[in-house]
Amino acid sequence: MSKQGQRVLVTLRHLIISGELSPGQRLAEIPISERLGVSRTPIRLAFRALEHEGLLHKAGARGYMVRETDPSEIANAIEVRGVLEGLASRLATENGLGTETQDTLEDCLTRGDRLLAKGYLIEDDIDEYHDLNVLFHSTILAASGSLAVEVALKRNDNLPFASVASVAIDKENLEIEYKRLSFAHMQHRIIFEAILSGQAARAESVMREHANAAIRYAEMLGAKPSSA
Amino acid sequence: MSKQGQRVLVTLRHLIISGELSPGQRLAEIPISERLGVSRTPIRLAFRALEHEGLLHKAGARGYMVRETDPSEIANAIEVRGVLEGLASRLATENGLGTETQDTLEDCLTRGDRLLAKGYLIEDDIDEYHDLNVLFHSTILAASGSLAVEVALKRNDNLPFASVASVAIDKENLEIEYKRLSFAHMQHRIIFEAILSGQAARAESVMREHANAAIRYAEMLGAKPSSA
DNA sequence: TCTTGGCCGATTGGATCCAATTGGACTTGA
DNA sequence: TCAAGTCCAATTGGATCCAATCGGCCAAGA
Repeated sequence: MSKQGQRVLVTLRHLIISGELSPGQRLAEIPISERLGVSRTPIRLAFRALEHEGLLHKAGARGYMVRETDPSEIANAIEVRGVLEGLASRLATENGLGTETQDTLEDCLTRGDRLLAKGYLIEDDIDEYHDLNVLFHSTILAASGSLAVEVALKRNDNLPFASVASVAIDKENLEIEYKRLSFAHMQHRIIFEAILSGQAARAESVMREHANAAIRYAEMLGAKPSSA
Repeated sequence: MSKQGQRVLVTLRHLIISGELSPGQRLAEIPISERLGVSRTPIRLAFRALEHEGLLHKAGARGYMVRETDPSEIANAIEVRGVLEGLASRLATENGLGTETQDTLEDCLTRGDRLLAKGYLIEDDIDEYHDLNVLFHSTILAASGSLAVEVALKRNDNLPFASVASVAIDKENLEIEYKRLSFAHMQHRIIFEAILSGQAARAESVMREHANAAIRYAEMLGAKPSSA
């Protein structure tokens, strides 16, 4: 895809996720194209793409609406992510890890150890953890070698709390975040060990539970979730 | 989406799945638009959509390629179906069934009983079973109340393998089909009973295993799989 | 003969134009 | 005053036009 088309897509995605385009709001092609200073063509393509991502849906016969995220649907999406990533972990276990994959995962674990070793978190640590978290999960997905899992998971990537990218739950309360990430990191360790030692069922079930790391654990630990 | 755009998308999907456009083949917009008798615009949209569905992927900087499908992806797609429908069964159990849903499922079971009671199958029975099978599964999916599961399953169905449609594997050998459908039907019974009596884990695991009914059981029973 | 550079054709992305469809508003009649 | 039918404006889908870019081919020089 071209640079401009990519820019339009990224911008719209941001406008939706940030809430600047409010849920339920109807989007017409012409106003948006004027707002972004392009013609209708890249907007039409972006709307279709965002529909596939689940951020927009058709508003009757004419136009698109920004998806309103029902909290119960977020819970469902988290369940879906759990079973799919669990399956990916099992498949990865059955396939075995290549040495490169293994190195990448070990590196993620080491970086996590370093972050948590000091006994507390600073704000930058959240971003660092976010990066290694995304890398850890995408590496396992790749190791599963399953296009089917990948395609099924892709739709969750932009949903608040249901995507791997939803790490930061409550940046205000770094103490709670420390507890939560420590636990999530321990799950990463277990998953890695299970995959390495061929314990497919264990890898699957821990990864499935791990999908709750983002929001439920935060609530259990007393954080007040804010979606950004 | 419009009628024509829809037609183009369906046609291309069919051309890819049927293998008429061979895996690895590069697709340019102009030849395809001429072949289907439309302009480039709907083709461009369809290419993007098919990329999201996993049927096409970008061929370098220019154009798209038909995805080449590893046979192991069929097994993966079945696994994905298993975990997703299993999840749907668990959610349905947790939500409980409405009386109407319960009636529909019972009706499916009764129809299946009738088909199998005579101890053998005739060719029309296959279609009848196919219909009730689709109804049974879609009813449970609806009862799960999870849009996320529904969307993920729909994507799985569009992959070039393993949709529910491939239930009828070997119409030639009705004896093997009788065994296969008898077993699958028994699984339906168990799933229904588990959901009714609130045994969520049981419903989930039996449904997950049941995903193998389409292909593996047929192979185990000695049918020769026909790829259609 | 092999490599490198430039040119030309092919193909895609973006803009604009045209047609078709829909939704709403206005009018008219009961 | 309300309902129904018709007409108009707005918006979307499809086609075509233009520009930018990529790749391949050919020639020239080392």
